[in-house]
Amino acid sequence: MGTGIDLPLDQVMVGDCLDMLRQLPPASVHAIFADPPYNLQLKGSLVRPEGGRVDGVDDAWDRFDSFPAYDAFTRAWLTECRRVLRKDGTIWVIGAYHNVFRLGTALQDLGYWILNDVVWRKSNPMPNFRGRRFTNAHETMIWASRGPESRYKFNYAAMKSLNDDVQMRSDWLIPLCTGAERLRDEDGKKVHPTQKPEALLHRVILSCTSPGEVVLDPFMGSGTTAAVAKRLGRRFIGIERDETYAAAAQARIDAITPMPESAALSLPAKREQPRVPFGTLVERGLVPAGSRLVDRHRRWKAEVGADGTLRCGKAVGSIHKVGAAVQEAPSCNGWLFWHVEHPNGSLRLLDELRAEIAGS
Amino acid sequence: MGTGIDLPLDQVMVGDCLDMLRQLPPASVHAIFADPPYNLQLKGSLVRPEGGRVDGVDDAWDRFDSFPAYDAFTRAWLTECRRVLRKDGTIWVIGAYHNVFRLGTALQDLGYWILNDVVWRKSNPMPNFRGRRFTNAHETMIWASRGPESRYKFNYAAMKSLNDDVQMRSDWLIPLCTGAERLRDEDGKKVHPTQKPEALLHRVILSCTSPGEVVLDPFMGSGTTAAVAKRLGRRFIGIERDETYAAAAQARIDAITPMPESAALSLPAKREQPRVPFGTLVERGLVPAGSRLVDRHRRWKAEVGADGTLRCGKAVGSIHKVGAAVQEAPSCNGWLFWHVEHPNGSLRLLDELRAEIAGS
DNA sequence: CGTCACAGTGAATCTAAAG
DNA sequence: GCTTTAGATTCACTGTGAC
Repeated sequence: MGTGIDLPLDQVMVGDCLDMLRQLPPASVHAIFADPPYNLQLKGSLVRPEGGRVDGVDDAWDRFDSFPAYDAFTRAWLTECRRVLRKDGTIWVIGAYHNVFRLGTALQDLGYWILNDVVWRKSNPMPNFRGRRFTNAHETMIWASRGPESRYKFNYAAMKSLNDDVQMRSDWLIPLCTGAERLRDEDGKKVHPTQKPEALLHRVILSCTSPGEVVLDPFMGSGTTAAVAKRLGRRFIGIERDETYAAAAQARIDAITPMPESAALSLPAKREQPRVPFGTLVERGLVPAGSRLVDRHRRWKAEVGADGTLRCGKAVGSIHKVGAAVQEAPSCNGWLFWHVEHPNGSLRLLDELRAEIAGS
Repeated sequence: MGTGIDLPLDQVMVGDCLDMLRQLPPASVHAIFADPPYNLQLKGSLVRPEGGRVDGVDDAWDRFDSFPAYDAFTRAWLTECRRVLRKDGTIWVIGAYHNVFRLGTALQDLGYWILNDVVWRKSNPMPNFRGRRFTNAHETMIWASRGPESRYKFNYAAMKSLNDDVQMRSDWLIPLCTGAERLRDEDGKKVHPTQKPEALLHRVILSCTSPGEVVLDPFMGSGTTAAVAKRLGRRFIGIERDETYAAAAQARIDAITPMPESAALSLPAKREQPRVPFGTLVERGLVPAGSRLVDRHRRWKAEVGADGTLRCGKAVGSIHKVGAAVQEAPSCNGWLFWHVEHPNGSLRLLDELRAEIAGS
């Protein structure tokens, strides 16, 4: 990694988010997950139909006097995060309708480039007791790169695998953090009011980091980000102001055993696999020089040159160039266009032949 | 109603949104649905894997010079809308991640009170062709009252009955506007690039208005809001700058017959089939990454990857692919082949685990 | 008339490595 | 930095035409 010299890796920094962020070197973390205070502005307490009181979020850290005050706070920590984020890093920010629009606006104004907004659909949300609104059944995460030209990382194949081999969508159905996963104190009271489910962080961290990379959480709370990062073989930096939360998180993290690296590595995408030039197939006699390639419908035939070029009428060049030329298309992936014709008449795609010799 | 004296009811006002809004009397409409330009900021063109080109939104009306320019425009029309909205009225605003955070921030800054953000989940979105992001499968609507103390209308019972007698949630699954509903010209070209589905407006209008009340759409486009309002026995006011759009909308509206009020409450609720990808079991810790699966006879063991892939010797891939590979069979249903082994030695079929979490 | 194969399409901020 | 080239990449649904 090369930049990790001064990084307090795999630690919880106890202190103010801004103070701690300022101690980190620039361009040093691969990903950030931030679950900032929600600015909920609840008035009075909410009472359930049967009389019980709803244990809502009314902690002091969650109250701001005004939108400008909240915006100033938001811009301050997002500015520091952008400094700390590597050029190719990405940030995730989660919020609900009370604050997420301020977060998104601030991200854009500070130069971040939004890649997706991702909806966490809660399978078991709290109902709306008064029947005055729709059940508030989701929260929104914003995924952004450092800027519009960033070459950010996205583990497309891993996300596709997670979703039964179809593209992962921007709406994720995941249950709330309940049961054994929810941290509770001796009295059975929940340690943190907004503990996020590990399944959510599993998908987030898997989507945009590789094993060994560094994930920063500037509002660590109960430590879900750090716990999942450790389990997935990533490094983490957690920042938490509240000492009770920090201690609970530390104990939780200590109990985690990382999974074997073979499990943490996701299936490499095709574009990350070693390349086999077409000329190699010619050299090895799989596609002999002088033989002919055809497209799927046998509309075009092309002759293979000893140097790995194709010829089809006037078109001469790589399998891609000639494929594009005969179709009069702007571009073409020759591997998926040209076929070898067997004497028995069956066709084999070049891409299949390539797969056979990859790794040999 | 009492305020309708000067209202141009059930008409399309052709002209600039701000000019037309200023002609309307204050506190005169019960609900507003606004689908403003998204400021998509598309650069070059996008080519599909098979070679086709995406017909993107490149209309002049969607181009703004900067975020401040877009914000100024947004604040101007939202200010006029607030003046025109009755005290007990509500507004819906729809957008995507490009603009919706600006919209929400402006709403809050102008004194509106957000009641819900509602996610329109598209059942058939366009995929992400380059595999560089999550499929952009939703848009966001913000529902807000005129201010924090508003006595707004919410037809809770109607929403509940629309949803099989459980509270309507904040995430709605509705298909894109395609097929016969999509307005097309003589050449078969779509009349408007972003026509909204009637099912979406059906739910919106039904949720917050009564028959006879007035719905305003300041960016009417192809007229979906007006068409649904008329069908549901509501009055409408449409504003549209583009004469072609306005004419198409007028023709569409003229062809509508209002439905009897009793019928307004029946909407085929699309049941969701609970499809659970194997990766979900991994994320949720039911089948931990790094653990092993075995077949019924314990002849093969496979390691579970964090991305939901299996590894068994050289075979890597989905539970189905690896199941087929080890058996040297053409195909295999991994759900019925692989088992989790308990510490006590008993086996549980994956399909049983899946059944447990289906729908949660 | 049914079935199947194939083409078309939808608010899209859509590449990465080598030279 | 730049330009050039290789080559990776799609889901759900609708409509049409062949058989």
